Amino acid sequence: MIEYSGQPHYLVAVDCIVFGFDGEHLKILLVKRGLEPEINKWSLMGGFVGADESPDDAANRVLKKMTGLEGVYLEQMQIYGEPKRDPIERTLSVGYFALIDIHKYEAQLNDDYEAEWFLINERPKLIFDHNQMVADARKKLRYKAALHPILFEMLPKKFTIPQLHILFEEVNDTKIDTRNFSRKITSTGLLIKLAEKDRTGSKKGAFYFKLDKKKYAANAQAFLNLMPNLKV
Amino acid sequence: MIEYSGQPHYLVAVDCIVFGFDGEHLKILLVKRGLEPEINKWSLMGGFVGADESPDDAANRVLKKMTGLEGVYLEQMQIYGEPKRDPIERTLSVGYFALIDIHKYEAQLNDDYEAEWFLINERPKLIFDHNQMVADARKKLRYKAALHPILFEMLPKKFTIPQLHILFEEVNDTKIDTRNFSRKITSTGLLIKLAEKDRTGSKKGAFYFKLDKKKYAANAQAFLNLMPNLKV
DNA sequence: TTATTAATTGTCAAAACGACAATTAATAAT
DNA sequence: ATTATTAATTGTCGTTTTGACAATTAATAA
Repeated sequence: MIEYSGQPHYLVAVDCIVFGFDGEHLKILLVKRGLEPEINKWSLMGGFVGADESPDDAANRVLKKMTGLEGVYLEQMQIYGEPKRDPIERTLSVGYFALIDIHKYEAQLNDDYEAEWFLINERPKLIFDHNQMVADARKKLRYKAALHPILFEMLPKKFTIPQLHILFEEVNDTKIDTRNFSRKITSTGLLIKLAEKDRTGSKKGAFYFKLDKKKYAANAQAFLNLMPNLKV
Repeated sequence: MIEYSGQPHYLVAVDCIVFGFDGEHLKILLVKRGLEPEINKWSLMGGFVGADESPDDAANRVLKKMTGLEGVYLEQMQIYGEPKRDPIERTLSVGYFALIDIHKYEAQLNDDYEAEWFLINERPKLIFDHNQMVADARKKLRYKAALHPILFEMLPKKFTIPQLHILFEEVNDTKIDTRNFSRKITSTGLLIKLAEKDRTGSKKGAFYFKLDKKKYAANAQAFLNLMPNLKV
């Protein structure tokens, strides 16, 4: 029997930065850690990679268990593997960021942990290197969203341009001209205008749009230049 | 003593896709694997992550050992973690892609393995999921190079626009108009024109350029739109 | 009926893009 | 010495994209 003799073995975990949007601000979903060390401290949603699953599988499993959602947008970010990052035992963690429709989230599915949404800028200190993970995830979200139409993943099926506009501003932490934004976003050809209007936000009301799934699938990997002044 | 009881432990490795450019074509550096299983089959440069190093450290160590180079451009790609990807024992591998100046590479530093450059399109079949890794790396290289000035990393300190031009065409597998290319690349402001000319390629000779290190450092993370027809 | 408010459509000058032509600086051939 | 040749470089120009800003529209509230 061949084997890799003498090499050290490690625990491998996944940690998910779960982003949501409440209509005004970007939020992340945190949990109170259920095991020692650092029990009851706020942390990212995570778990160990089981023997019969890939890290991607593990991340999906964790998300399903903690949010009740399946098939959410999930993207591998990077691996965190400093030898001392976990004080108990060497554990490498694969960081993922997830985008979910905050309204689909089912609160408190499980008694094993407490989960709570925090404004991205008002989150508590997290355990280990999770603070760094959140910072990295935010950066990557911004980067990705500037080029690819992924922010839709945080909105309901039907959404308005103004909603999308606020979300873009929130993610990029900048002001975007309303008029140019709506022209640019509609010119992607990814949106289908619906007859119905959302009247909660204004007197005139804003038309609902939905994604053109077909075009979305085809263009998900395409470059779109969705942010103004992207170039140097 | 706290511990994470009952969780499985795995081997963690790194694998590097090393890209080089010989002036005409994109190449990758492969090695004949030195251990069972699949001994003497071609594979990527890799190694296990040691107890006192991060995956990034490990990748740099492997590269140093096998190419003699330090401080090369190295970027984490993704983790490969299918349970059965290594037939002997579960091993997760962090994939990296590296860009090196092929002329700096010192051949056969070590007798423990054989290393050889292959044209990217004429490479042999590789072990395990290494073929997939190469495909992913190529895609990522193309993606990254379209937006960030990283291809310089594969050229000597002094290089000409035509050299850079061929490299861009090679990476993107497309023809780019010579005239528009040279205007676009110089307009980035990242290049410093030297007095000297390279006369090997033509009668007129092409001016050498070097990188403006300062501007390069400042703009490395900036978007540059270096490829024509990038948008949909 | 009018004021108000937010959504939407319009305008326009400047910049970027990309297809293509002309010029230039050298060497090789006559 | 002159000319042909070759590849590098600089130019041209109509089209498209960008982004700053104004005007209009569709509703509700006063």
